[in-house]
Amino acid sequence: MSVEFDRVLIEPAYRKVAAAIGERILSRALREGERLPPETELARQFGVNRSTVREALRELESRGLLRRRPGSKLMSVSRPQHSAIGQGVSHALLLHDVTVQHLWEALTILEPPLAAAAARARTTADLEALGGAIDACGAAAVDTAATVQRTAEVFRCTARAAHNPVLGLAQEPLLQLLEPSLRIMIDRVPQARSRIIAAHRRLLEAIEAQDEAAARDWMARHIRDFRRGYELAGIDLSLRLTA
Amino acid sequence: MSVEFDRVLIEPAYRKVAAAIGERILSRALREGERLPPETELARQFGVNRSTVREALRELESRGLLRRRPGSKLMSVSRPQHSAIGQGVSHALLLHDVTVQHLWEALTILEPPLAAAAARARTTADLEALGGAIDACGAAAVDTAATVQRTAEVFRCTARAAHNPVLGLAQEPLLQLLEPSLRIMIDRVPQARSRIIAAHRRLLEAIEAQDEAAARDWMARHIRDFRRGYELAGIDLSLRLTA
DNA sequence: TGTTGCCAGTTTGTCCGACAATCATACGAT
DNA sequence: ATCGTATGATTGTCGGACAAACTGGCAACA
Repeated sequence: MSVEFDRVLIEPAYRKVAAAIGERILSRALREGERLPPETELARQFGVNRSTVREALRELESRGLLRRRPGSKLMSVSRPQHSAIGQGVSHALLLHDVTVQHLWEALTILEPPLAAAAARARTTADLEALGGAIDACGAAAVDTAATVQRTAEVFRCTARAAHNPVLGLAQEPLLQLLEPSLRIMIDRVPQARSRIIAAHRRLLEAIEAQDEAAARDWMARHIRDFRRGYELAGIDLSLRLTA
Repeated sequence: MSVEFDRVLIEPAYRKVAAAIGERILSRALREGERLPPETELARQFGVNRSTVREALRELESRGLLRRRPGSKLMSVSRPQHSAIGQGVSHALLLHDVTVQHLWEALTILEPPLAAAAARARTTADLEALGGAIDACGAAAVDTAATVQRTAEVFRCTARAAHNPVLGLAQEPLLQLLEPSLRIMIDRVPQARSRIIAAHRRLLEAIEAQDEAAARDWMARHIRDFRRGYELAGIDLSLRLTA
């Protein structure tokens, strides 16, 4: 009866070029750090105009697959940085009407097991980095922006100690979303600062002792504390997050 | 002594244009679905060449902030689709040497609480969608690719039932990474298919009954089963994932 | 009435050619 | 050894061009 055809897909050349280069990077035929030929050469190889190549490069650049190393004109292959990926995801979440409640729930689920994994897998180098981050956070004193930044850094160090890039990358957008509201909270709730530092220290102790249960527990308390802070600060948890 | 200067940053025009439009979208000054002016008009407004505008558009397009609705030439504002974001993240993870073990660990952490949240927050509509996805998975019969696709869809429905976009988006890259290796596993381990279906049914029952503990538990078993399947299939868990 | 064909205007995809600014390199001067 | 300069390569940006695809309207036609 009803003869149905699929939409015939016409892919513009710039997307085909981007796909071709991207495929080479994903398959590791182009290795990290390797430099791409100049645009004119790429245009010659693909048989398209330089403008078309440039559009393709912009796409790969924004996916983090290519970047220009400082002080070099040629593009080089790179593995996407956590911060860039996290920014993409957090922007997406902002547009999907994420609330403080959503974010907090995700942190509650993700962070305690992540702390436990860190306690299990940490090396002494990880320990040192984490200790440094915690000290830096304490040293931020009254500078709220710095405190928040460095608290996020403590979480990042914890994830690094867990040696699981999946968890580390899953966490990144949460940290980026957390920052603005956390700044407000700390400004309004003076005691929050010291509670955060205290939680960090306990966490470090547990991770150092490779005590998974304790690490999980202190991280859980830490996250619960965030929620209490939000409530004390009078922040509506069902409010949409903003950039 | 050592006078240090920060690197002076020169931003090319195409990135400034992209940032300007992106900022408008993020701040919701441009609402979803709204159509962007034509490229020539944008070029006029920004005072740059159309080629420059196009490079900026490619960047926003690949971030999922803009897209062309089928059968329309003008770009329109869109919220990034989960699949697109997930693809970006999973590509990043592939380049960061993620192993099956890493992926499985992340699933172990994320999925059971997500199932519990679904049991708590599900509506009857969610239930219906989940039931449909599970039936579809069962109906895939011997078609491995379809089975895997539809298993992922069951997870997506579960996340949707949890009504937390953060969790849904965090899960997406994991599902995309899972597919290739899961296909291999199911092909090698015949009994895996029926175990998966059985787990789905138990999960649905628990979510329907709003039994959080049971939902968490069955999901945990489901994920554990994956691991057993990998071991039976002789897949080395410390092997790097590939596209 | 509803389909088809045609026309003009708009917009994108792609191309070409051009040029200033920046970077790498080598070479020569101090 | 440091500096200045010349040279060539490469990017960022520009202007203009044109075919293809889509839009909307209007006329022809069954």
